[in-house]
Amino acid sequence: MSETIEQKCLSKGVKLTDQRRIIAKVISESKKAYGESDHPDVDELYNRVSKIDPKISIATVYRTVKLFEEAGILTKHDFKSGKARYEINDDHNHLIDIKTGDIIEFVDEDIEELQKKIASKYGYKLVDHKLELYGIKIDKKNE
Amino acid sequence: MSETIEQKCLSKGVKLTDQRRIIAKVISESKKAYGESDHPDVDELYNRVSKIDPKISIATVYRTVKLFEEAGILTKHDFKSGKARYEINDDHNHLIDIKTGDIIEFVDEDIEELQKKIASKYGYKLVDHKLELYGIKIDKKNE
DNA sequence: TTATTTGCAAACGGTTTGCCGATTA
DNA sequence: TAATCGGCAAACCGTTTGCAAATAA
Repeated sequence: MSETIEQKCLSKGVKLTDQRRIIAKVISESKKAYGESDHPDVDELYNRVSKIDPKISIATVYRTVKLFEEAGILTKHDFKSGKARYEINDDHNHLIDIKTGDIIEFVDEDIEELQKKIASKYGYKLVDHKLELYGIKIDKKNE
Repeated sequence: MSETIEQKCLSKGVKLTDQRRIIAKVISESKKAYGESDHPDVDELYNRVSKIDPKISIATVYRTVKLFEEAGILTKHDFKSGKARYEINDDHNHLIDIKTGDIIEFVDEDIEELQKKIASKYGYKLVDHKLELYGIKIDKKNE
């Protein structure tokens, strides 16, 4: 994560406001502060933002994440929950524990390669992809 | 597609009604009648069902596809449209044309293998997976 | 100053549900 | 017959939007 969200906004011409800075900060810190697999949905984002500035409305949070997504700064995920989750644009995939909801991030070069190959086989240039694995923990002794 | 949806209902103890039979029929035929890449959303399903029996309500369509999904007969997809699509449970992936919305189905053994390997690498047994590729057609001469 | 953004509350759209009469096994 | 289902309309819930006041550049 070389560049902050704020820096990306500047370079992409996205105007910064106090609200947007706070939302950007919360998203950036959601990894460090809550661990690797923290994927807050919009509502949870709003809760965290509210603790910093309770006057920010949820409409602003929605507008901001959408804006950041359109600017290519964030990526939207849906998983199997009905609620949207946003995270910093970074090419990784997700392994989701169907029992606990835990989310593990992973990258795999071989899969990336295969995906490109498949797309081109059908005459397409790959521009985006989504890979979600759902699994249950293999128990070692107890669980 | 060896077994019909009706047969699957019987073997899974799902009670059959006229409405469910019609909905099952429409889903089964959505491939043959409309071509390989026909993935009707619930609303479109309802439209087609209505032509056979206009008295069937959309609530019944929703209840039925959900029931079939829970019985493991259908699989739900969301793609990037906000509307749910259901299709017969069959392990394939999707390549979506981001310009036209065309959907191409594909299966790839190598990818399946890799996915299992990755899951087990993290201590998980793979129980489900979702792979969506989004691409644009490579133009050959014109388009 | 001028365009853009925000907060509020109302609207939206896909999906679910409570009620009760109708239908299935 | 006993249990389940289906139709209707209202509720639900995540998300979007119109408006007027506030703010960024």
